[in-house]
Amino acid sequence: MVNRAELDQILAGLEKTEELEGLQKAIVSLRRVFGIDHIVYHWVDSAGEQYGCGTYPLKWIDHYSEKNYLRVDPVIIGCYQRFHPIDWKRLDWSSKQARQFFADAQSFGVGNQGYSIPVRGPQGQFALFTASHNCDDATWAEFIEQNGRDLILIAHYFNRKALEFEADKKMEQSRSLSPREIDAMTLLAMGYSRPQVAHALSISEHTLRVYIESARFKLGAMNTTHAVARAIGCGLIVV
Amino acid sequence: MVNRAELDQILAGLEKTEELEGLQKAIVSLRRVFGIDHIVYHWVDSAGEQYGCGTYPLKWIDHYSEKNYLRVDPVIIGCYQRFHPIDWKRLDWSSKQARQFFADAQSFGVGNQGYSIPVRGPQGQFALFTASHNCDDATWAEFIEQNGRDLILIAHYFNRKALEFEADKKMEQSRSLSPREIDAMTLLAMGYSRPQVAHALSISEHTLRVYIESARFKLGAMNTTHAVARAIGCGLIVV
DNA sequence: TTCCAGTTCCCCATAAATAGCGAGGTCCGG
DNA sequence: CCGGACCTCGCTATTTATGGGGAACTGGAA
Repeated sequence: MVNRAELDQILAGLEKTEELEGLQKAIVSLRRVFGIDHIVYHWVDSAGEQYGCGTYPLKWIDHYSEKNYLRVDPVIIGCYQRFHPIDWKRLDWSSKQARQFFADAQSFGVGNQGYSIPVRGPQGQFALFTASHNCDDATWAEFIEQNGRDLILIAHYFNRKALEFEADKKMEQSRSLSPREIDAMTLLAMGYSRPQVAHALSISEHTLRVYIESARFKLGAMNTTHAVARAIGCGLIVV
Repeated sequence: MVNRAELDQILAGLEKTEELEGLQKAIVSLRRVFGIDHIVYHWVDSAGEQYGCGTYPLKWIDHYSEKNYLRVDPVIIGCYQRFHPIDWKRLDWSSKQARQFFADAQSFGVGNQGYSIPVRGPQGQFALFTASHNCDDATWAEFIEQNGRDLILIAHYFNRKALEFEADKKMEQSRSLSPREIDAMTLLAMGYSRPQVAHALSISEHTLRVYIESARFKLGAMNTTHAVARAIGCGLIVV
């Protein structure tokens, strides 16, 4: 059974920390409190940069990136399209690559059981909070039943902190577009051509061009496609 | 003080429900358990469709959409760029439009205090879970201090259920792109022109064109911009 | 009141993307 | 072993987007 007071204390400490190392420390403490083999938090930001902390063996992490397992790992693939936390057993391990990957992971000491919680940030950041352990199915099911809710909350707190650190790095973003520029970008993202967009907005094609160029300039984009991609990435328009 | 047993029972009921009405019922119960004026859950999916349930007066909801307040509401604007839950007091109410909006909301019986939790789905869905009440700052601060964590968890459960219903409606999506197609889309989203992408991938411009057209076809897109927008929206590429 | 950001309009030239045709290779699973 | 999905290359013509100039009206902020 988990010591709730200690858990609260760890979360409080996590909330107060000012450095990235605080995440790693919290993970080590959490592993002890929950009494499991591994806890990992890993995220990818809108620029494709990655950050991870956790208790997986360094050799496994190196091996993982070396083999480019990011494209094979059913945990990543499965969670990327999903919202709810998921037990590893419910993922798709049918392909040969996936089974080989799992066997490889086992040999590096990753648990045979796992529970991964996807978390998403406002700019398309994607993070995964994973608890992993070596035990039988029944024991693991009971562990998740007992602690699933806490793990969701912890994943949320981790992500909040990680995004806080990221925000420090890039504040220059988030310049907004004018209403007309948003209209234009939105319609372009919906697949309309310039003449169609101009007609839809009841303005001349030239005026539309001014908006597109203005938006491109504001977003620091090279062309329309880039501008739309950035607008979506920044949450300025809804796809 | 909140009755935890009752809260757990409501969440369990929410998890089991098979209909959208289950969300509305849960909200009514939650409002009673927490003893506050309003609870609202509102989401927008990747196609721009909206769904909402909650306890705001219908007249306010009509008034809101009639006045097109979605573009003015500081709660929406603020939460869309944020990850962590936020107290309405900490939002930006400096503009005249915002203050006018707030006054208007008050006149319709919306609470003067509020706490909104943004939640995001895998395909760019954005939801907001809001608790609102009429009381002084200190009382509200204590309420949030007491129940903030539970509210986060509840928001998570609501979103999980809402996405479940949405998934039923559109399973046809999520066809994947080939590795080369992903490379091409990714570089295009990064602002490279076709010649640049072709050079970066060390392939001929023609071959690149085949990928782009293939991706466009798979995504049902009208042009490159549309395809990139969809690829991002579907989480097939990372911006 | 002045000034700036936003909205709106026009022409012309060039660069880029799209559309049409076809063709040969690998690699995987039924 | 064969079909299908994937990767690779070529040609030409048309449509579309982008860039370079300039100009006027609006409304809210300093």
